[in-house]
Amino acid sequence: MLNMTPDIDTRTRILLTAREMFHGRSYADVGIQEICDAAKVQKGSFYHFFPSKRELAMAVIDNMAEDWAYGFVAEAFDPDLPPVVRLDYMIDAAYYWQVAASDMEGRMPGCLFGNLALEMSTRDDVMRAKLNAVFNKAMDKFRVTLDEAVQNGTLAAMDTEATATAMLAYLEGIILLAKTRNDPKVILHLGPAIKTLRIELSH
Amino acid sequence: MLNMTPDIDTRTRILLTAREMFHGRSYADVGIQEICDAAKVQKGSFYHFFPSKRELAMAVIDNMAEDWAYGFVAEAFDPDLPPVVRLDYMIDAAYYWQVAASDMEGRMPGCLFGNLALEMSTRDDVMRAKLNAVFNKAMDKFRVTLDEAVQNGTLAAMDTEATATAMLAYLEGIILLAKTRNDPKVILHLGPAIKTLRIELSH
DNA sequence: ATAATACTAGACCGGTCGGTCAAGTCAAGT
DNA sequence: ACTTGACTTGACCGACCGGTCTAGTATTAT
Repeated sequence: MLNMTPDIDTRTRILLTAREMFHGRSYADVGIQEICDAAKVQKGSFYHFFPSKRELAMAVIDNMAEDWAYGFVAEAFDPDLPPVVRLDYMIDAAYYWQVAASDMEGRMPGCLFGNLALEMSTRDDVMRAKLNAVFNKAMDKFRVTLDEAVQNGTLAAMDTEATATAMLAYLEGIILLAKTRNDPKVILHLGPAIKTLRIELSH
Repeated sequence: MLNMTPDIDTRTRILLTAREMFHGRSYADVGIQEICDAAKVQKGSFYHFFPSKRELAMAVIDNMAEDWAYGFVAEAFDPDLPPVVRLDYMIDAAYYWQVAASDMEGRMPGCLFGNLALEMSTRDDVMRAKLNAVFNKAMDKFRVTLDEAVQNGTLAAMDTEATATAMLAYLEGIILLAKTRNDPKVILHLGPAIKTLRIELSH
């Protein structure tokens, strides 16, 4: 469906094609030739825009992180929504995203960041740090939400930073398990329990 | 340290070497030649014992699952311990395991099953199912523990199966995040919150 | 002693990997 | 008209991939 719109510029076409393929498979499993074929681009053009496969992956992470932050994450964490409702929205968004991706590829791709984090963390420290930064930004969305909930009395005081991190870990864990079962419904089933997570303030 | 003990039989040496390398890096990133070199074994010997790299990975999963079930998982889920204490033991065990592995390799390897699940699930359905079975066994340890805690009144009635699955997902999520931060302490920091997870019985 | 079997040795295979490069095409700037 | 520089083309590179194969060496059974 990407090569159906050849009017978008070459660099973007490479980027989005690679993103889709890295997401659906893995970094190591997808070759540059394969990306070029799918994006209807020649090898030389590829290396005109990206110095290496690694740099392409970095760009893919940035690109996806942006789409993520301004896409469904921004919607789920809508400041106009009551804080705890945002958590439910986040779970729902994750679910529908995976369902959509499953319908296209036939298999659950999981979370691109989680996938890459596990694949690359022990091999590339810079990429690991980059993925960690993405996670930290996501964690912050949770933290702000929790802070608000504590402020307005919906939730009792707690260590919001730690709890936010725990919630992110739980979300990633759910997606990991759902991918292993190849069943997005796991997200719907386990997701709501994210609200039960709590880490008290240490003193 | 494996090639220091060349008296163990060749097959086992290949298996354990591969396990260590798959765990510390990834399936795709580790080549057979590399495994043979590390295990001080020739290619021909390798293919005498294992028909393919894929079958080796399958054997590695079985081997690790066994060590896991009869190793620290069995200790953590000691039936003589009070149910909720077992959860704390499990977190501790995961932490110390990762610390030990980090000290050896310099980087957190994470959970072999989680790593492989994310890397292989979209590529090999049989391996995915195998990893899923390992997760299901682990989940069952949690479930039994929760059932006991409910039975003796320590915990209020709940959907123990769903909650057990949620706990496993949380554990995997924590390890994923810790690996991304390359900091095992994340496990200690977030781990105890596993006890706050709850999924009510639906009716 | 001999035959059969289990295992080891390592050269070799086609294919693919990430990456390079020389030779272009083409549109804009002067 | 001509130059410049962005972009494209596709052949090509050495390295390495998983896997095969033949020749050999131990070990064991007879």
